[in-house]
Amino acid sequence: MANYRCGVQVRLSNGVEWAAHAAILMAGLPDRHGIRAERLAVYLGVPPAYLAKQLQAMRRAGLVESSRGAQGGYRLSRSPSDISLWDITAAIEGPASIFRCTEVRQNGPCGLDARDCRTACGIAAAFRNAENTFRNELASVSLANLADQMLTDIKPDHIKYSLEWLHAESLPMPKAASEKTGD
Amino acid sequence: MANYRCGVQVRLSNGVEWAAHAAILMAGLPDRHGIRAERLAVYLGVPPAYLAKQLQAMRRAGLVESSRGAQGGYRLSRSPSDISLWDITAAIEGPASIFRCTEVRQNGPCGLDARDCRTACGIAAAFRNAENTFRNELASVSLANLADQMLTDIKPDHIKYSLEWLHAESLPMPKAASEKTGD
DNA sequence: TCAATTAGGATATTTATTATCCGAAATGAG
DNA sequence: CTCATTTCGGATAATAAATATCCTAATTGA
Repeated sequence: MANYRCGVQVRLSNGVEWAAHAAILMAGLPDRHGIRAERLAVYLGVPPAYLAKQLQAMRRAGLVESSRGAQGGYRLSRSPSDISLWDITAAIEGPASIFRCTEVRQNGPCGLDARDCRTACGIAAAFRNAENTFRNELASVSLANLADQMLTDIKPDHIKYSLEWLHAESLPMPKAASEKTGD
Repeated sequence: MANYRCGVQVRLSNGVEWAAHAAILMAGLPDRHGIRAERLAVYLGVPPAYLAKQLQAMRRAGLVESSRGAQGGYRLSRSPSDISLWDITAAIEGPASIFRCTEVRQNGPCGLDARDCRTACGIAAAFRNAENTFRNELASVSLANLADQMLTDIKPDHIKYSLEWLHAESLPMPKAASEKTGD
């Protein structure tokens, strides 16, 4: 009892996890092949309409390319070794930082004048620092790294089964809508 | 136009910022002196009832001591150099990690068996890693560091004014309720 | 021309955060 | 002892954000 929780939770949205898994799957497709959004959702067991949101966010960030219409689908727009976990996170979560300084030091009877608050207060600076290390750590992990690790972690026959499923769903994508510039 | 935002925001609650500011203020009180919660809220210009929540969370985490009743109040329970920004963050936000793995790899037609998921998947491991660096960075900043920096950043006459305000509000706290063990 | 598929937004639902309030317990002072 | 004061702990309301679904339009290959 007394299981009170005044403490607040801070989490990333699941969208980041889903987007990362989807990106790793696309890294496993044959060269220049894509896959339908709905098929990715089935493979991952997540709501199709919501995964589509994450795919659109990744497309706006330039991580994936899409083709509409029959035979349309998604594929990575860069090599898996050129896409980091930070790229995915930033695409889904946006550029906002974890800590938001509300300039408390300007409040109250002893509040500072805004002119004296050009430089960040120590608290904000420390959090900015910590966030940079967080970001750099994620930036050092690529989709290629993650795919490699997955191949060593999972049993060979399961890998074979999964790749067969994926490749059977893959679609040739000679050109992508996001790539075309009116030529 | 087209200022859509499908991207999601991730932030810490303001409680962390307020708690940190409150803790720095308490570090500026005379030795063995405390201050009423309501006075802290006035100084910081934040809602008293909500700051009280953060103070209670810090008390449960052992960072501050409180005394009830007339002449009651809060004071730090350790030296400012022994309390880190991570201590504050953990006290307010709780132990939950930023990234939450929902074991997507166990979903769908090619889902792994739970028995094969003893070790964390690469994505979860990478986030755990990044969070560790984030935490360590915050752990390296103490209240004493922050207070020192504040003293160098702020103009001397403003420091004087603020300390006078604080010291006028300070209360002697020979013993703290959280400290007493029934002796 | 038609069927299939993504794009973009509207919108509902659920969850988390922010904020306030009140009774109970504790304490120092008179 | 009694009383005014103040924190404690929880209940609960209000606001904001994340999660999820659906629909119409645009695009494309067959």
